[in-house]
Amino acid sequence: MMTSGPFAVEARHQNKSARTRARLMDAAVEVFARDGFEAASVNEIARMAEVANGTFYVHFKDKDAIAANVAARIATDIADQIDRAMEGMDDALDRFGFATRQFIAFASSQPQWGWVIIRAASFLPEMHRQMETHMCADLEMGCRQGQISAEIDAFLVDTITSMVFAALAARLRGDAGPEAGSRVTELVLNMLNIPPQRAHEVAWQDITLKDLHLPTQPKTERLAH
Amino acid sequence: MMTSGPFAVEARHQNKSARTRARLMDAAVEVFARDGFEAASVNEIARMAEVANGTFYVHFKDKDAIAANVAARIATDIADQIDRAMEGMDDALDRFGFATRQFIAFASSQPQWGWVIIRAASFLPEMHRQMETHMCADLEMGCRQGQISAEIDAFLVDTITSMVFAALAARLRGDAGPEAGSRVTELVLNMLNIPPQRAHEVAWQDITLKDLHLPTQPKTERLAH
DNA sequence: CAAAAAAATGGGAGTTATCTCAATATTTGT
DNA sequence: ACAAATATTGAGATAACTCCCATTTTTTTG
Repeated sequence: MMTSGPFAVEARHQNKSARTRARLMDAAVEVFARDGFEAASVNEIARMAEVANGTFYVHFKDKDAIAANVAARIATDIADQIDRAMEGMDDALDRFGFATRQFIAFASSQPQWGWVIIRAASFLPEMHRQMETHMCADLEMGCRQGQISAEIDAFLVDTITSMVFAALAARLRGDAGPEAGSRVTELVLNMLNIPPQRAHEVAWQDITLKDLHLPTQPKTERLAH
Repeated sequence: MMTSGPFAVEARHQNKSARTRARLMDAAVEVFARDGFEAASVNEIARMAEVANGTFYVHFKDKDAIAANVAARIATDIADQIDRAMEGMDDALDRFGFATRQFIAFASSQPQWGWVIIRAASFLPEMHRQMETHMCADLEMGCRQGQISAEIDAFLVDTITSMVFAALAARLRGDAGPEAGSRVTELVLNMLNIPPQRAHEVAWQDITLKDLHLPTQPKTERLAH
């Protein structure tokens, strides 16, 4: 008996090549989350995916290739879904608060994805930057709307990102409860000199966190060899 | 010709064992800073220290042992010196601002130490925690002095630490200039709802950054073999 | 200065990794 | 059902690493 990860479930009805590739990606998530990118080995990923080690190289050039692939998939998956969930929202601060809270809620409900995101921060700076750019949009909208007086530059965006990531890490370690998203949102808004009352309202208002799509299916039987 | 690191210079007049140990620690700093803790190998450290690989094991049990040693030395060295430099200061916010700015200035003037600190954040959480505890003292003093109204808890301290570390990382990468310390200080104080005017004053006031003691001496001749 | 103590050496056994490739198994198209 | 196309396999060449330890070199001491 073995569990199928999200990628494998998604590829269920594609051809064998795609299915094996997906198994490898799920295994990679598991290993990266557990051991970190540097400590992870191709051998271990193949073992976890229950394929021969040579099979790995049919699908990916090396560890970096699969890491980049996995990280990109996770990042765009989450970003797209958050974007879609916010489609109606106009207020920049509401958007920022929603995105932050939804991001932390989702990444901590899928701890393996969450850990990959945290670990990717140092190993795959591109992913980090992608999330920054994404967040930038709402903050700059806040400037145009006159709600944010601070100037949004790279340093500020970097600081905010590191706060959000720190909150996610605390949540994943178990050091913070489900309120982590709201707390960090309020702190960021305070930092930007939003009136405390408004910051508190944005950060703690009831929102319906969407159940982000993650096509996990329970189990799949499989005979050993 | 080879350069002697800070530890080697400090151990200059001790016995051979201590000197070799110090060489290994300097080499370890160099390798950890360049490659990260996980990617670093005992072989590479020994090679960098110009000693046989077996010599390493005379002085340290394994890579983790030297890493813990180096990190502890760096952390206490910096913390002690900042403490000493602040001996006269009474105002909690001034103390916080000074410590933060001095920390970033020093760690970025010694980039190898700076990188070790950054990388140690994930590999040696103890070091991270040590710095948090240290900072806590000033923040709680700020509460008692009535300057900080927010409640200081683990989540808040963790957030502040991650902001300071992010600023240091940006400085080390070259993405931020010498103003990084002041900027992050002001952001933290804003986050704590200190009146913006006061926050700005604390963060940007002229201070004489002490030249923290780092007994680096330029070079030492040495014949090959 | 010679003997004893301390430190350093480097070869080697054992482990784990990466990546390739000829052989084998599976899937697909007709 | 059969051949061609695709995909998987696992042994093996190569390399790097960890840690040990018998030997050699250096330092200390009487």
